[in-house]
Amino acid sequence: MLAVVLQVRASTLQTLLWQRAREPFAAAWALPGAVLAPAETLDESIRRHLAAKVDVRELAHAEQLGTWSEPGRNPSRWELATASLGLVPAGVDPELPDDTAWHPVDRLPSLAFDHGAIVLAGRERLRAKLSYTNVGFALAPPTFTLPELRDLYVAALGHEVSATNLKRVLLRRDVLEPTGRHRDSGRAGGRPAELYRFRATSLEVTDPFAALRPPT
Amino acid sequence: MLAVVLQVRASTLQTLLWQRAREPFAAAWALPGAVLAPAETLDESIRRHLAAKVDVRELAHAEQLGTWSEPGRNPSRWELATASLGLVPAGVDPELPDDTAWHPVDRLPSLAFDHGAIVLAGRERLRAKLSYTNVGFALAPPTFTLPELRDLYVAALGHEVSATNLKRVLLRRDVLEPTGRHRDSGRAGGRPAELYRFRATSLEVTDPFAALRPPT
DNA sequence: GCAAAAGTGTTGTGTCTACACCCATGT
DNA sequence: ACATGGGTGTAGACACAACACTTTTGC
Repeated sequence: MLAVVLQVRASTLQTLLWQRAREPFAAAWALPGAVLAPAETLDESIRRHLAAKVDVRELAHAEQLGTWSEPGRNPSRWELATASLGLVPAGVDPELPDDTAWHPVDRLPSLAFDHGAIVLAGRERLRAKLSYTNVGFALAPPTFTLPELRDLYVAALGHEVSATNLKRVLLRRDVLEPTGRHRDSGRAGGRPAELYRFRATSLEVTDPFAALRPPT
Repeated sequence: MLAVVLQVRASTLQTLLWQRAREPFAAAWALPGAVLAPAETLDESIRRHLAAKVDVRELAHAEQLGTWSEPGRNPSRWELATASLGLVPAGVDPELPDDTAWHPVDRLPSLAFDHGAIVLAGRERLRAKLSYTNVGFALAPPTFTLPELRDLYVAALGHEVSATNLKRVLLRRDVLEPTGRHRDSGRAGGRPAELYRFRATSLEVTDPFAALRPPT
């Protein structure tokens, strides 16, 4: 049981890593993980483990990522790992134990085991779902302006996103709704931005695949 | 380790099931499965198991489906199962042991454990991938006419598909290529159909998600 | 007034569906 | 000839991206 926990921090997509104390891979960074307790669901396990040891209670969304089974993945013994992807909204800053820290996903150190590949799989899953679901809710704070949301998408997707078009896509799909309130403009002036929120706080597919859909 | 093996047979999407001899769920139908051998990959395991016991050597595609971890899924003892999805091209008709048979996915008997839900997850995965990848290659024989391919898509997707539009979608994406040969028209006459084949025989994403893509 | 920041209007392009029409064969 | 099955042409509906333009604020 491994957890890829992602959050946008300082305009960068980061993941939670833990520095190993023992061999194999002593002192290397690794994903947080646990052995599954008896009679426990994978989803329960990730939430229990993260809440207890890492004090991240704020997982806005979690889903299963996959199971890694390469025989050589652990040099000590044959071991499978099922990884979950967890998302923490921007702005939350949980207190972490000394051996645990956030690391930018696009400048990872060399990780223990096959954890590097697992983190990248998590990022790819997030990127794909940003474009056809409402997962954005799990990266964003409760309310936000469109430029703020745009910055979160830029950090997660790794390329420019136009606030204009992002707004239109998410409104057309009924993913966002305006709160009616505004954020005051800063020292530099500028028009006050409207505040939005996500309509739903659980995963919904908002853009079912376009091709070969059932006839009307 | 469980395997959801799907094939279009008699214009119907069917899955391979095995009738249990022992408790729990004696005499109930269940997915073929095996305990993972040491130092074995999940993908190797499904292929080894199916080749040895069920004589299905013709898996054109296999991928991981997910891991089921509900504590109550097996009444006897706590047990996880990782399921794979395997696809067999139409036309292949492997010889099966007496306790094994194909069953239409939309008229399944009541299955052992949570296997019913797992089969449906496999079907959903197939349906989704038919619309944005070239997975069709794993359902179709080496060459085929467009009406034949259309019938395979209809069976897998569960709704009408127009051969006209199917052709255009798959040609635009460079998934199909004409062989230059034709199939003779039947007794009833009619224009001879062109024979096509898939360009690739491994999974490719041919229609990356349309929204929020990187600027040119 | 002017710069800065946010938001709107408009146009163009690509992809898909629907449907009318045309083509090649057997009887 | 004509029924039958297969293939093509064309037009409409959307969704998205790009970019020019307008609005609202601070100084």
